[in-house]
Amino acid sequence: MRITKQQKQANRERIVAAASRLFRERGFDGVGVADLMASAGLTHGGFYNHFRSKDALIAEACAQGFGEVAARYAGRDAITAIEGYLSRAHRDARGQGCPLAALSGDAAREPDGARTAFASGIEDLVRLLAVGMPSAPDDDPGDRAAAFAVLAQAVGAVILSRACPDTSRLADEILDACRTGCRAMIEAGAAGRPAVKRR
Amino acid sequence: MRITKQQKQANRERIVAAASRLFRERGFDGVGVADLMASAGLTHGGFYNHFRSKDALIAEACAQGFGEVAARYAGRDAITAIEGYLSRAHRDARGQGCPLAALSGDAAREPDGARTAFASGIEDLVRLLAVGMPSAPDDDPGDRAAAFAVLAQAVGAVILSRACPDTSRLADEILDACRTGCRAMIEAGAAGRPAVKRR
DNA sequence: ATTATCTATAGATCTATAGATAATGC
DNA sequence: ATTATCTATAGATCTATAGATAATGC
Repeated sequence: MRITKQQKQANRERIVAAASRLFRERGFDGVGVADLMASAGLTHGGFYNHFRSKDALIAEACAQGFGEVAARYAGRDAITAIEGYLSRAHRDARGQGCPLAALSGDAAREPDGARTAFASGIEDLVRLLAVGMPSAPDDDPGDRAAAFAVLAQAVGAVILSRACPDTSRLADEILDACRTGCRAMIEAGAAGRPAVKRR
Repeated sequence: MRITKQQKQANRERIVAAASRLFRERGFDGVGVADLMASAGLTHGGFYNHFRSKDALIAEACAQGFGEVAARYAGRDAITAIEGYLSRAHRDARGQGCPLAALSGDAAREPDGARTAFASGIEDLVRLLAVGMPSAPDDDPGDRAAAFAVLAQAVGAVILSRACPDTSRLADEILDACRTGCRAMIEAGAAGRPAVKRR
């Protein structure tokens, strides 16, 4: 039952999309090749016509997840971006959320393919965040360092909030405290430089 | 080959100690019951004389890991604590390091036993950090919120740094930027309150 | 007699491959 | 003829349990 080249390409994309979501929801080890293929409407044997191995798909699914998230936050100023990132909605939608918050812990135990994708994702998001920072007129080079600090706090907050029991007060308290903390850092700059409005 | 009660207790402790280290190194799914028992010098069938299930051990091993780490940081002021937390040594010693950085991502997918242990661990560490903050003389209630912000940034920084390829420049850059960022937050307070020396 | 350990195994997974099938693309 | 899919399966896992063994604790 051979299909058209177009159909094959569409199948491949469905596999990556399913992987991107399921990995974020259940972790790399929590989803089998058979699960993925079933979720894409295929049987598991066909997987290896599209990918050399599960590891190869992992790298690709991560890259795609970072692309989605970068597109979502592109053009937002840092305050607005952080508002969304530290929302309960983001915390509770693992499958659509940032791969940094959903999979960084897993990625640390993966081979280099996935970790290279993560390094690119971190670079992309930190650049977006730095661009959205309220700099002094002559683009502050400290913005990149400040962006790392804000990104780490935001990622850490979502991860810690998700690690708490589902309805716990603590889970929300973490998000709220870090929303305030990130906002203060964005306004003041990580180095304690006084807040200056952009442009 | 029955053994003394003392010996049984010692065996149980060796299992928890092995689990606490191996889980942090490889994740909950990356270590089998047989691995754990072999690492404690026992055969895997004996496991169920000590624990009702692997999940029960997971909760106990996490609690023990948090105990270790809390003991390590107890009494340090916030700046010194963060200095150690964001060191390359901590990043590169997953098995002995903070469970929040090593296992929070995994914990989010575990049943409530593990997540309750994580909530307690977060509470303990945030309290330690708040006590170590340079408050105004009449203990600032904002310290708890600031401590969440600092903890989230520190945890996020170690997690992101570990997700990068092993020798990457980016991995070190994240630690360095967040060391500066955390220091600034500790000195200024998360709400932007001016720095005041303790006592 | 009780019980902590061991050996052995049941019953589910899991990744990856082999061979058959059938429609596209030459 | 090529190739994307399917079915089936090999070979490793994995958690948990059953039954045998042997030393403690009564």
